[in-house]
Amino acid sequence: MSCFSFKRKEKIRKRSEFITIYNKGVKKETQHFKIAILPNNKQWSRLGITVSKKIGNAVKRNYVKRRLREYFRLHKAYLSGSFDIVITAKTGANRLKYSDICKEMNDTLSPEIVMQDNAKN
RNA sequence: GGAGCAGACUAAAUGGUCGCUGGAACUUAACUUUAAGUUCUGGAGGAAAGUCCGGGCUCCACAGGGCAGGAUGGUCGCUAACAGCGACUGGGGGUGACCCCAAGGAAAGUGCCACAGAAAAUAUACCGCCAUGAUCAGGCCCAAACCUCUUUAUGGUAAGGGUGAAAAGGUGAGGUAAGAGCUCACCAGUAUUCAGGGUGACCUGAAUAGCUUGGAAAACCCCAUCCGGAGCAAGACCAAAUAGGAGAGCUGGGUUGCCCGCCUUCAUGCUCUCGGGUAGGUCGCUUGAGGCGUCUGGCAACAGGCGUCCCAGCUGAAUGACCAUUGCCUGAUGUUUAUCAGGAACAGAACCCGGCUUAUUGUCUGCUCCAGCA
RNA sequence: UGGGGGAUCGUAUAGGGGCAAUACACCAGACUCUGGAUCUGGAUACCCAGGUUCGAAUCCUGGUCCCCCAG
Repeated sequence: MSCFSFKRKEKIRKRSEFITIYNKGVKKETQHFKIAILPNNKQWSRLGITVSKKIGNAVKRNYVKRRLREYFRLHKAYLSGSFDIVITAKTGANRLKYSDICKEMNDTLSPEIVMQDNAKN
């Protein structure tokens, strides 16, 4: 398996899993996103994305979701372990450029910060 | 050059790196349908949207009768069907190209027409006009009669009345006490009959009639035609953990708003049997009123024949992200070139089709009107 | 995705072809030493665009937004 792929099993698909990650995970907030992280006991990390109707129509919502998935696909190898990550987009996220998304996510999801958060827990 | 009308097409292209997903073939594991990999091949729209109509498909009884309810409304045709489309008729708008029309019935019935106005529809006549009777006053010297005038009763009369969105056919002549389609001429309109044309809506012409009938049916309603209900979260199958019930028959009950008719799923009671079912998964799920080309019939919508092709199938929901080059548009420098900056709309399949409506980028073709020049 | 309902002053509701009503809130005045209560007066609305009609909040058509149900 290539290290840049994104298969179906790496996707969070059930509403109950979303709720447990919201309730038990470590929550962070940036200018355009809310992020919840919870360590899991699988061999791989998983990603779930929530984009509400406030962002815009279906084209804009899909655009945000595709680019967040692309970021996760290219950067998940840097994570120091296996985590369930849920990203919620806030208003204005559809007007960001891809480089701005990378900058915001790197500030919050870099390995050192994630390690520190887990050490606290 | 400007303003506009109609129709058609389009929805930037190419390459690189990294990915997602359907199908086919092969390989390797487990082992009989799963996982991983390789190769080939396919992967959003003209509106996929709104869910406004119509069908297919599935289940309810292959779906039946009546009432209620709903839809449609010029004619002929097309279609699986339609509130759609095509051609034509009638009406309306525009100088014109052309566009728009829920376009049956108000002499079947019920109701409505605020305010204003005499009156808003069976003209029960308020003012006015006219006739007759009574009465007050005056005129001729007096009375009666007669004339003028005041008030009033009875009757006739729709010519006139600042209103109103809308006023009871219009103009002229005759006629009358005063008037009136009361009569006549012309004009407008309605109905019936006849002749001609057209499949038909209807058109053209002639005669006769009563002379005339307000608006509104997107008020109720009447007439004609059509409609059973729910919707792929329909429906079918496999089936953990947990909990103890679950199914069949009879009674009861249920079924679209109601009745008939029909049926035996839920609840209750009795009898018999041992499997039922949630999460989850699989199927339904993409070969179809299909696309493209060509020929024939038809004014056209469309239909038929032949050839050829297989062209998305997701489910917290794939169909992409980034980079480079070229092309397009806008602005600035500039005024052939060129450089820099910015932009590229509306918008994402969710069972599938036929339409309608709404949003929206660019181009082309044909036509109309206006202005200028030759 | 499918089905159903609604939109009227700042708020909650009436009105279903002819001047848009009521309650609370707001503003001004009166009463009071002042405030509250009370009384009087006022301002502020028919979601948007077409059509039918003499006339539309109401009837019809299209759109926008919100709510509910089914998982």
